[in-house]
Amino acid sequence: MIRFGLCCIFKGEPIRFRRKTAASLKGLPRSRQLELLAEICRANAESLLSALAYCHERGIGDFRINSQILPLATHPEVGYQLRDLPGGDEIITAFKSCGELRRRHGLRTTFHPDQFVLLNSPSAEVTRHSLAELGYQAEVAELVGADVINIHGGGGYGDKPAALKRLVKRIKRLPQAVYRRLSLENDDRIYTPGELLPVCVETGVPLAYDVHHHRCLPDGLSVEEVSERARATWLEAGREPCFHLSSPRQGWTGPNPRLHHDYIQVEDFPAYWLACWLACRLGHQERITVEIEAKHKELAVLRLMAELAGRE
DNA sequence: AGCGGTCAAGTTGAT
DNA sequence: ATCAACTTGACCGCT
Repeated sequence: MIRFGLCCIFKGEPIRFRRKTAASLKGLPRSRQLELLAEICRANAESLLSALAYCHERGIGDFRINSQILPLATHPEVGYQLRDLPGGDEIITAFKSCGELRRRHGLRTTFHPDQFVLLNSPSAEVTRHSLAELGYQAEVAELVGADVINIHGGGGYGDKPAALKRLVKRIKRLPQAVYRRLSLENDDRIYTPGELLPVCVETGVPLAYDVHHHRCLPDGLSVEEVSERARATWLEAGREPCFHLSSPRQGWTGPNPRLHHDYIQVEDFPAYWLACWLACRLGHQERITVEIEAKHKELAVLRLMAELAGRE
């Protein structure tokens, strides 16, 4: 069975996540900063509960949680811990309630730290920040029961083999709370599935296979082969596979196929995934998550689900 | 009240 | 040398 995933936000539904800018907090006394941040965290916990309830109602089995759910948590000047916020205990309880709803409905939740989180940077400073950010996301993941923290391979730094060695070394030293949730995703500019799979095998961290990125940055491996090898990395770790799908905004022959379309063109959905999972050829037990990266968000997920259901 | 420029962070490659 | 792209709007200071 395929579990479809919605990424971070909504297009049509009035469910919104709030944010805060560091600049707007800088001049304020610490206590006022914490008050404002607490209000946003509280509101975001509420929105997350609504998001999960919506997903459950509509048969969307997976929700990717925005990294900014606790805005500025690891910011060097205005950063904070949940328990330091006024009403912090209530906020923690609210996130735990999200976790209960998630578990009750069998939903999956994931995190995707953004581009600043780099485990292979030659800079100690960048690495330190990245580890702090991963630690923070693992804490929230713990509260809501999220089982994936997915990052890219990182930069190439002019020497990809050396960069991948650093990646392996740093992965092996990660705290358990991060490590057991981590996955690596092939990107559309630097690291292909073929380059990341050996890292995955060596570290036990699975490959979050993004087929759109693979089509933008091919490596000679077929979609079928990468799907199988990526699937194996997840099963080896005792985890449910998580793949990504999007369609190019202006088509595959347009000026920049990397840009995401509003919706998924159903022909971009790999036939192999359909054959294996939608048709349950591998058995009814096995599930795989396909997170849909499309600008129209839940509308795109629902449309794709309807179109694929019509094809069975 | 509404507008539009800006938002913590890194890296790359197109222009 | 600058800038958009990355998951993508939301926020905030100005009028």
